[in-house]
Amino acid sequence: MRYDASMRTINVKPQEVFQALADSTRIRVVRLLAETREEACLCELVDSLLEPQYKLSRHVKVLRQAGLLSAEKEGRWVYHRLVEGVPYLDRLYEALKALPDADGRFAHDVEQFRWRMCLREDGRCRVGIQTTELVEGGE
Amino acid sequence: MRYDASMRTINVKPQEVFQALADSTRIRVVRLLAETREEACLCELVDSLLEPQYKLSRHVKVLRQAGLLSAEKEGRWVYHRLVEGVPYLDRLYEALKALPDADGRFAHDVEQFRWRMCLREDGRCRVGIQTTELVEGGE
DNA sequence: GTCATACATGCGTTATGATGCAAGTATGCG
DNA sequence: CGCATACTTGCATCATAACGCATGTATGAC
Repeated sequence: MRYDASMRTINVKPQEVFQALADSTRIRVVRLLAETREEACLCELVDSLLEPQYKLSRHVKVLRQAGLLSAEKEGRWVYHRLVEGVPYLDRLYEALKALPDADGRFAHDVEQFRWRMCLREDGRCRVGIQTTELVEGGE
Repeated sequence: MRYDASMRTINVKPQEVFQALADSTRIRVVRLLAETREEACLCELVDSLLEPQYKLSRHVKVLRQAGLLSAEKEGRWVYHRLVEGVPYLDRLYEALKALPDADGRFAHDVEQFRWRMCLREDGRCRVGIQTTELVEGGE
């Protein structure tokens, strides 16, 4: 089963793409996937960004509808990855990777993600959310 | 007198940049300036995009506060140009130039702008808004 | 000074979107 | 079947922002 948004890319209006990135949480998701060139299931994103699961679920949906992400269901897990090969999207990812990281928050996200990836077996996630308390600093 | 936003660029949050582009009118402005590599005063933008003056004035202000535009006052005219030299901004402009133009609206904006530039004298705008009726199609 | 003009903005209305909570769906295990 | 789990979503609340109208500010011509 595949929720593929790449087919929609041609129908997405430009402002919808930028609107999808007009949120710090969604930027963190796309930036993480652009930097690591990985796919990630929702619980991995939760443990990486330390944000509530329902929140990330909705943000990922917005990114999918904007044509930025595609999602593939695999058992109970849903893997999300960047839609690649679309010229203006690929350039957007380059812009994201060139963003400054003044507070080191993005570096922390990547670090959390790398750690979380160690829990995979045969390259697949076999566990759920590991973080119980979501310690959050303000925006 | 110079309203320069390039100094602010380092303090602008990433989501503020994308939020600034999360509007079709503002995308048209930045895209026009990115494509033509020109500077433009407000009345030239009005005649190019065929949008109300107060509307473009506010949108340009948003773009300035987001660090995308700088503005220089020259008599009664205010010239706006892209802030260049910032890595992630330059990549954003590349993404904008790679955007599809399904309805040809952007091509029309550029055409209007080229025509409007012919009214300049010595490279400077010497007239005001030329368009009396703002015929607009829906979004 | 008066007047025209290029641009900016305060205000009220309306629309959109982010969030938390709680409930719902779907898959796998025994 | 029941149960746990990975993920989704309906609803209410709250904040933000786009818009049109009208007015205000600043500069230049006379």
